[in-house]
Parts: sequence; structure tokens; C-alpha cells
Amino acid sequence: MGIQSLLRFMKPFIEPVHIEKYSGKRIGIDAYSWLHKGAYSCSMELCLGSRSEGAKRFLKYFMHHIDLLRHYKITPVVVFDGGSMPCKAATENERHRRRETNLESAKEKLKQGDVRGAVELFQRAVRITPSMAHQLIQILRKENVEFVVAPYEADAQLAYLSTLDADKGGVDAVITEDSDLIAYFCQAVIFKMDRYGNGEELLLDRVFNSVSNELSFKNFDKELFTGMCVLAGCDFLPSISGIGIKRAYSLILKYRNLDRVLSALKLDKRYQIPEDYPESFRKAVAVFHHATVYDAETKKLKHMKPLQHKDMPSLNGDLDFLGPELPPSMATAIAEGHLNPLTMEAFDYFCKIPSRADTSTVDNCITIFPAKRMNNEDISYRDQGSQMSLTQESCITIISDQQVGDEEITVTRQVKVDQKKYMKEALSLGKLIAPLESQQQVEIHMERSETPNNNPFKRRKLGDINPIKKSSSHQVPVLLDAEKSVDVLCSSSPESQETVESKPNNKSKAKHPKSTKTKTDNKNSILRFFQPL
DNA sequence: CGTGACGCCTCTT
DNA sequence: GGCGTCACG
Repeated sequence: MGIQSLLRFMKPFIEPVHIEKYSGKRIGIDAYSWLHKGAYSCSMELCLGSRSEGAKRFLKYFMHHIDLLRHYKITPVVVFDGGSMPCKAATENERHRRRETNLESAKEKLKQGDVRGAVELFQRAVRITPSMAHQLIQILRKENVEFVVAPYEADAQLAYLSTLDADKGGVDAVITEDSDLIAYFCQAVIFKMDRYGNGEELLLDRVFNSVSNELSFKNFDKELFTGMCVLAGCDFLPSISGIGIKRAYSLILKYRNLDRVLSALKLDKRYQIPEDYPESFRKAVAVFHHATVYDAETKKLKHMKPLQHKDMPSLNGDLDFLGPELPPSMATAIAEGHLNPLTMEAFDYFCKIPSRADTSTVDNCITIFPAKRMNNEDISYRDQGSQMSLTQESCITIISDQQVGDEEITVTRQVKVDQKKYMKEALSLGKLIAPLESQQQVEIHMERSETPNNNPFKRRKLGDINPIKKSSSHQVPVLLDAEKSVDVLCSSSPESQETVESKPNNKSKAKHPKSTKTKTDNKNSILRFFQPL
């Protein structure tokens, strides 16, 4: 929804633009808008949970647009939505209900053999899932495209990035379809960008410094502007019946003060103001100013603009409506795409049944989680750092990229453990992080990785998006840090086995030599736990 | 004249 | 998420 009719209202200030204008600059991208558009090309597959090539067309769509930007020497920074805001629950429940009913009737049509009718309904039933976002993230990693998962609203994160300098991760403009970016006071927004890079640009400078047929924001400040947006109706707070963007603008223009507008509305008998409207209104305005965002520099959550207690005394310091705080370790794990921001579970890298996450890590840490492995498929992705997963067959699979001299290699092994024991253990530990500080010597097999090809217009085969590259493999002893953390977890379970065996990478059926393990001491073992709030 | 409810569209060849 | 249309006050 964004802000009701805001875009149409702002039309006088919107000008056509081609992204080439931002050549050499950085542009933030609202991942949701491209994901959503791309999902249309494969809505049925997505709704039915198909994992065919067809179900991945949304990825192709997205990456085409990324390549377009890179072709014009623009650095894309993709921003994903994180957890949902409490005050947005009403809006989202409504959408969910409609999607569900559409999905039901779509399946009915399909049963009746009406494919065409079914597709139409599936298109209204598609929703962007964390799994889809995560599939995309894996490609972005491989393609060295910057991305961040916002703790809550992507719009807020994007607006925050637009306030930062480029060398601190900032962006010069934002591409989105959502008018909320304007309410968040994002200085440069590009709407409706097509596949050639043509779009419509809104610059706040233009809005506040020019006059256009009776429409002027010259004497507006940020406070008044967001006040107008909230009055017109936003996702956090529906507007008072009878008030739209034009009346909102007039009210602000007339009273030039939010409190005066509120009291004027209260006295006006034409409108029915809910008892709690003024408080909700204040909160909604505060979200647009002080939303919780992720700061990549400090690797912590922060408010877009610091909020003093005196700003909103009625809250008694309760700022949860801005998005509850999270411990830094969790915030980072979310931002870097390791934790599902809705469930706080580690992502199931096999993209199968949602698994119960136990532990998760970032960067140089290993990720450990139980993942049900189906159809005995080989692991088919690679990632920076290391990941592990517990398979149905009670194995932990470890994948890690290692630097040996000038060469980057991929290491894959499996360790057998007792799953039940492991689950119990891990659950009792909560979500833990295990930095890789051990130095265990393990002999493993290794494979050379191909350097990623970032040629903008090079066609990629989608089936090729994530495999561990196969090439010559040979045995070399390497320090495998992940090993230590495996032991930490496994040793707590008496039934766990410490068998280590090599596993053929990806789909290559090539025979790899068995690896052997050499144990050493792990004195530097550190387990960090997520702090309770 | 402005609001709000309704239906239609976003992709792909 | 947006857009255009149209009945209503």
C-alpha cells in the first residue's frame, strides 16, 4: 500500500530518468519489488512448491536487472525485508487471507483442468517467501553483489543507506515501487524502472525547492511532511475516514504543526477520530523518523535517528513499536542472510522442509543446523565461510572455502552424529555461535573454485547458479577450522561418531579419495551464545 | 471536488 | 505494491 495516493500526488515533481545518470554510483534496491514482479513469471510453480527450472525464473528476472545496473557501472546494493512490524500485522493478515483463498480456488481450477484460470489465480496467490529471498541471496553472494537483510522494514534500511556516504556503504538513490521510501525521507528514489533502465525519479530537493501549480512544500520540514503521509494513510495506521492525501496536505499547510492538526481534527464534527488515533499517529510518525535499521559498520542495530525519551514521554521508554531490539550477533546473522528474520531459524540450505534451527554463525563461523535431506541429493551450493547441516541420515555436512596460497578450494566432508542427541543438545544451548579459532589439522579433498564471472551481459544458465565447481581435485592437508566446532558439539553427545569421510562434490560422480582426520588440541574453543534480551 | 471501494496489472515469447 | 474507474457525499 505504501502511502495512499502519494505517488500520484507527487507527480508534478517526478521526472523521467535513465539509470545511466547514476553511472559510477551506488544504488539501493528494494528486493521485494523485483522479487514480486519476477514471481509472476512462475507463480504456479512457486505456489505448488515446484523446484523445477521454471520455478527459478524469478531469479533470472532479478539478475537481469542487476546485470543492467552493472552494465552502466552502477553498484547495486540489494536490501531485503526482515521481520514484520507489530503494527503492520493487521494489513498483513488481510493480505494473507486473500492469498489463501486465491490459492484454494487456483488448486480447484487446476483439478478441473482449467490451467489458464488456475494460473490467473496463482498469480494473485504468490507471495515472496524467506526461502525465495535466500535463494537469491546465494546467487548474490556468488556474484559478489552487495546485499543486506533489514532487521525490519527494507524501506527504512534503504532510506538509512541513502543518508550514508558511499565509502560507508551508502547509496545515491533507491530503486523501488513503494512510496514509503518518500515518507522515510529518502532523497532520491527511482520508481517503475523497466528492463532497459528507464524509470521515474523523485528527488526530495526538487520537492522542497520548487513550486508546481498550487502545490508547494517550501515551508514544509521533515516532521510536517511525514505527518502529511501518515494522515493520508500508511501501512502502520489507516487514515481517518474521509481524509486522503489532499486533505492531509491542506491540514498541514493550514496549521503547520502536527499537534494543532490533531486537535483541529478532533473538533471537526465531520470526522470520527478513534480514541487512540493521536497516540498511534505519533508512533507512526516516529517509525518513519526513528525506525530500527542495521548499521554494517558497527554490526549493530540502531535507530535511523536517535530517539530521546523526552520525544515521546507517553511511551515510558518502550520503543518496541520501532521494531524490538536484537542482540548484535543475531542482528548480524540476519543482515548477512544466515538467519530467517521471521522465524529466527537458520536457513535450510537445501531449500527443503523448514527445519528447526539450532545454531548459526556468521563470517568465519560455521553454521550448524538440522536439515532434512530429501531424495539423497547432493549438496549444490557454495558459500563464503563455512556451513554445516545435519542431514536426515544423521550426518553433518561441512562445506567450507579455504584459501591455500593463491588458490581457493572447496572442502566437503561428512561427519556422522546422533541426530536426536544433537538436537537436544543444540536446543538446550539455544542459538549459539562458534567462532573458528581452533587449529585442527585434517586431510580433506579439495577442489579449485572458478572465479566468479561478473560480466553484466553474459548469459548465465540458471541450473548453474550454485554448484560447487568441479575441476581437478587432489589431496592436500589443510587446516580445517570448522572441525573444532564440530567436535565441540559432537563430543557432548556420547553416541556421536567422529567418522570423517570425504564426499563427492555437487553432482559430479567423480571418485574422490577418502580423507583422514588428525586430531589436535582445541584450546581456543569459544562458544558465544545469543544474549537473552 | 476528494475519498474509497473495486477490479486489473506487474512476467514471458 | 500501483493504477484507473466510478459512485458517493
